[in-house]
Amino acid sequence: MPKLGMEPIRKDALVKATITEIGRTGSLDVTVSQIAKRAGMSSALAHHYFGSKEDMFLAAMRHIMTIYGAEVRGALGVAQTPMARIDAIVVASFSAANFRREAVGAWLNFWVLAQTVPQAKRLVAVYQRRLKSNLLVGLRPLVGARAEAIAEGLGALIDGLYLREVLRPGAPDGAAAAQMARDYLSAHLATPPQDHNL
Amino acid sequence: MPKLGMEPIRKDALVKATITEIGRTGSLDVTVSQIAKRAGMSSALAHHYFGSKEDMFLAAMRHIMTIYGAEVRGALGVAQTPMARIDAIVVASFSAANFRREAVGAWLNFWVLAQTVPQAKRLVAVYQRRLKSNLLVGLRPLVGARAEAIAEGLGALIDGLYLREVLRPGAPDGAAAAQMARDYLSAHLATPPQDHNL
DNA sequence: AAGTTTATTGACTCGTCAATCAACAAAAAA
DNA sequence: TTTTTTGTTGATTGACGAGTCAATAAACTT
Repeated sequence: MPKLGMEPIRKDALVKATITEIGRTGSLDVTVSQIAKRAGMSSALAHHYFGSKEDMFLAAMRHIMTIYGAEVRGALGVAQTPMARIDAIVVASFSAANFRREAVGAWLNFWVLAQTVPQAKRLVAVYQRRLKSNLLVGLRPLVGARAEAIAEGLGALIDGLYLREVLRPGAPDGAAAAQMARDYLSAHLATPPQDHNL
Repeated sequence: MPKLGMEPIRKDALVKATITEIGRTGSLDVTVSQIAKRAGMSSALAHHYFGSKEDMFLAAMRHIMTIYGAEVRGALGVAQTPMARIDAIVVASFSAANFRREAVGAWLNFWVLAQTVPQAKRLVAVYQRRLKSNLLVGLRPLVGARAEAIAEGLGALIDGLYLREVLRPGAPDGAAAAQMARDYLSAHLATPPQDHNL
């Protein structure tokens, strides 16, 4: 039965199965056997292709971020104006895909993982930098030097809104979250630079 | 040795030990034995006072939120103006206490727990409602009807900023986060109500 | 004093799980 | 065709862990 060139196929299946299982259980408390079974192979084979469970988690994390990155890139591709670019990122961040059980489980659990696994923390940092950099491209033509601070804030707001929607009882409302992010932006666009006073 | 009236003392010790251990490991992957040992008793006694590990987690969650609530209440107590009230909440949210390993571990992991344990989700909802309601008291005198939306946004921003600081490589900067939240507010205060357009 | 409630633990049950290994099969290289 | 590389799994190891239970002891009740 051994067809050659199985490695990428098996790894891919394992990554997807890992994400599915994390979404199913809502935690990192998934066994290699569960993952392997869902991916249609023995747990021994999973260990053969990935050295350890942690490696599987990291690969899954990379995969989730790749998906998200692709979604953003796709949306940016059709955006013509700076404003449209920003909106594209916002909309992509609150797409239905990101509210699927698996995606939610992945993000929340990867944040937890980042606390203790340096590699995971680095991946989170990559995501944050990329988000900020994407926002900056759209913001700089609009607000110049203030872009830096606004990108930082908007990035945080996007994460915060995502978290709220995810934890809110009932179904998440991506559109409402997106609108909230837009409001943040318009408020900052309408405001001239000012001193910080209470 | 059995002195009576041990229950509250033991429970308290267990709750604190639970939080400590979650902070230490950065995950909910802590054993009852670890917790019990840190609290200075046998694991059997821990099971005696709390029915299960999940009960310990929920009690720990309540405790964390109680602490945070007290901190906010304390800060609100000395605030005289609406603006000061909002600022008090912001400052309290980014206090050094909230960036301690244990607090960070607690919050992140409780978000994960909320995905699967309804009781945990309810506790998170309580926190979100209370934060919003506290913000509303300060916001209404300032912006009237717009208070609702701004409170929602500011609440999300606070969570998002917290998350960013926590996941950022290097030490978190609570002051910077607080300033970012203030900027959000001043932008909204300076902006008149407007239509939603891109 | 006898009985009850509260405190406490060591030992145990029953289960799980990550990781390893020996062994087998098929394709490719020599 | 022998050898090596790649794919694959069942069985096993070695360890750990949640929750139960019986037993012991001090305090409080009647």
